Amino acid sequence: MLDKYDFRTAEKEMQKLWEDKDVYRFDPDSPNKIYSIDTPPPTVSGSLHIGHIFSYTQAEMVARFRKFTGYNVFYPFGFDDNGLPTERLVEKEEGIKAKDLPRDVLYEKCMKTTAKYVEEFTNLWKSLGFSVDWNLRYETINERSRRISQKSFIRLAKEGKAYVKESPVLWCTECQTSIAQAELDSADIKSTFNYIYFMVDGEPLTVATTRPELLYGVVCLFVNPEDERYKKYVGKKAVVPVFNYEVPILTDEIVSLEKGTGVVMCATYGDQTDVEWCEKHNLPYRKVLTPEGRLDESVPYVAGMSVYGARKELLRLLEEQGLLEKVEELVHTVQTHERCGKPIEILPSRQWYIDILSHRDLFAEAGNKINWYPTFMKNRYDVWVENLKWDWCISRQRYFGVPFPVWYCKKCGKPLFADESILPVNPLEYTPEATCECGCTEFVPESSVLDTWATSSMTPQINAHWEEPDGTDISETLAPMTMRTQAHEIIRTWAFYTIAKSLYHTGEVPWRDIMVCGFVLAKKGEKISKSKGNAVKSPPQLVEEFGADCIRYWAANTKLGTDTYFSDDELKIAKRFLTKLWNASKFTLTHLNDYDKTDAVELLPIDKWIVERCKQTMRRCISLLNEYEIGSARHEIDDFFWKDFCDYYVEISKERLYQPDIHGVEARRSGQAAIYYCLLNILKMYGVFVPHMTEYIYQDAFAAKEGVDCLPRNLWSVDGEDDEEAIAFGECVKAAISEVRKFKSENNISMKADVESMTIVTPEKFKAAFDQTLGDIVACCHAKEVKFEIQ
RNA sequence: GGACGUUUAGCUCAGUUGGUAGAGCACUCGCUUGACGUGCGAGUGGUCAGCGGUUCAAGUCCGUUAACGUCCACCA
Repeated sequence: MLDKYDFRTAEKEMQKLWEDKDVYRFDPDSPNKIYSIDTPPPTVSGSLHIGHIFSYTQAEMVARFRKFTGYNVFYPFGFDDNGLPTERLVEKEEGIKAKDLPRDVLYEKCMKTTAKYVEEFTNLWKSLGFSVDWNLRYETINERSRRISQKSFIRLAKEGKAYVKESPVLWCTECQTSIAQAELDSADIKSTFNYIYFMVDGEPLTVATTRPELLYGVVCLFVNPEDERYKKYVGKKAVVPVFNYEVPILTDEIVSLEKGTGVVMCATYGDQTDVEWCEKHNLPYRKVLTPEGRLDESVPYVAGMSVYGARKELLRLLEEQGLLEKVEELVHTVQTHERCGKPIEILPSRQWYIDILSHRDLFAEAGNKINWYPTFMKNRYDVWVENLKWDWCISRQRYFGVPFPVWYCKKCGKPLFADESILPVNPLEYTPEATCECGCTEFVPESSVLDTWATSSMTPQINAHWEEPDGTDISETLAPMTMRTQAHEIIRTWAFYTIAKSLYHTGEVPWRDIMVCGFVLAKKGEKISKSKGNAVKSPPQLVEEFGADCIRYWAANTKLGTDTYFSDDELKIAKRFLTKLWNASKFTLTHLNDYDKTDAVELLPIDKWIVERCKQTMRRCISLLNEYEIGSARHEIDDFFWKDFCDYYVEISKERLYQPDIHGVEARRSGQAAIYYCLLNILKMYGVFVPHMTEYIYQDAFAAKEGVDCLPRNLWSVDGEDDEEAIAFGECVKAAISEVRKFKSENNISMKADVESMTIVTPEKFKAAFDQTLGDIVACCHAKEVKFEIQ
């Protein structure tokens, strides 16, 4: 018998129950249709906040819903622990620099740190009652992930889709590694637009630049071929100020007539345009910057200086030599590295790439083959594909990651790929026995590691144990996965890369649906972040204080894809709901002690109404959840439960349930059948959102009677169509009761007070049903007399 | 600069195929109703951002303007 509900003990008990019964285990041999979920392995970054709960909980509810409707749910959980984010976390936590440590020491530290956070994350998800099959857990640094990631690389390289090339690459001088376009951020910074003189035939030609420190890298000047002002200079030589060497003056259509003076200097490399120009016009490379972000030793006057120091010094020199016309202040946007926020540079270096630019059409087409929820999120994918400018640079000059399974011939430099049978392999610790085509038998290992996205983009294959040597491959049953869930910020990375890899390896898209969640903001336009100090209580604190069901109920109050805010008020609503569910269940169950569901009963019209409304709610709920509309589904149930079931039906049927002596045993039994059906199905439906309390009540009152040991195994079942007639009759009864309530309220009298007489206006077709409901109405309204008026 | 999204009650938001504007919170008034006062009942409150169009009929469709948000681009 239900008494008091203590979520702190009950939630733990229910979690243990599910675990003991192994309820969420994926059964590869089950005949049921598979519903497989590719859920994001969170970056083990140490900052766990309400946003994680929000998006992961929404996905979890979808998993639960599918489980409840009979699917064989494949719901794994991964952790993205390799790569730069982990290294940076360890550097920060321990106050060290990764490059100063021996690799094995760093590796140990990273493994230790990730293990700590993986445990913390896992505990949180468990405390929220996630229906994850923890047997399917993976980490992107584990052996299988490394093997699959390396295999992917080798195959792409052999097919010519991955290549190594010495060329300009986006470079972070802070993290000292190459990065990919997808890892770029941007920031508005204050700077100066500097107008400086290049001398042409002894006459000054003014060039405006924001980067005077790159003067020594200038390889030519460009003007627009249509620019009348400068036609006479084309083909001549200009003298680079301060450094006094000559460069040609060339033309290019993309030079703007309005910007600066219309003359632009091309330096190696100020930006993407410089790179394009150098390729197009076959210009030489002049080294100016080092990978550390300092001026190269070969640069006169400013060698060894930082970018900003050199800029200052060169402006001073220009000024001193009378070569600086003017300086304008400006704010402009610079590209930064998303992980550290430092402006990026473009430096030539030898890197591995995956060719994505030549298959843009393929990716755009793939976007159309996937169902996007909400649909407008596809736009972000399309825009990203359209704007791709660089092939995907996948090599990182870092340490804690999946190594490149490749060596280079010491003599001719030709790459030697590891045989798939020895994967995963660390080339630094393994000496290949092979002979290069050139006859050489000595090889130099690649020391870079793979971009962390190169591995996490393989999650569908990692989950499927893609061609794993131990024979556990389930790609046949799993590909394509049913659904991918993720937040919108990583569409350009995780979603895009996963699609690209899947197309390259299988020719198919990786999943059928993609569900894109929104963010939790601290307030309008402000992301939650530790640095801003606007983070609310930590997720574990919130669970401890309010309980998992309470937080989950809050997380379900949303339209898919839209951002939301967090507030205590919202949690209060959730808390109140749980109290209501508890009390309603408690009341209902007091009338079911002697109820046997195998007894055949003919439902009275009003009982039929509530049962039909319950079925209708379930049908609507299924249809909404099929579309990933969690919020609307919850509101649909709320509406039925709180209004129709509690406020109307319970009040209507109460008297009959309490007084079988007066109203008859049969009439009571009909009511019992209705409340049994409704409460059970209310629990089933709310089981998606608040699994703990619903299971607790189910265990107390239903498990034995139903002969099904727990709620997740008591599947939803609703046949047929809505019974419009039965529902319309209920609406008619509600209207009659509502009028009486209104009358009493307007006259400030108690609902318990008698009314002398009431008249029900009804269409003829409901007259008979009303006759059967008369006792209920009389009791509920405390009416002494009921008259009818047929419409 | 381009794209996408948002704009509905004081606040947070629902409004499916065009057919008389909805919920929760807040507010007002009332009710010790044999589960729940964390409740129940009844109310107050909206030119659906502006303008123009299509239609018998527009919150809903089309065009346009504005504000806000986001993504992308610009970065000489």
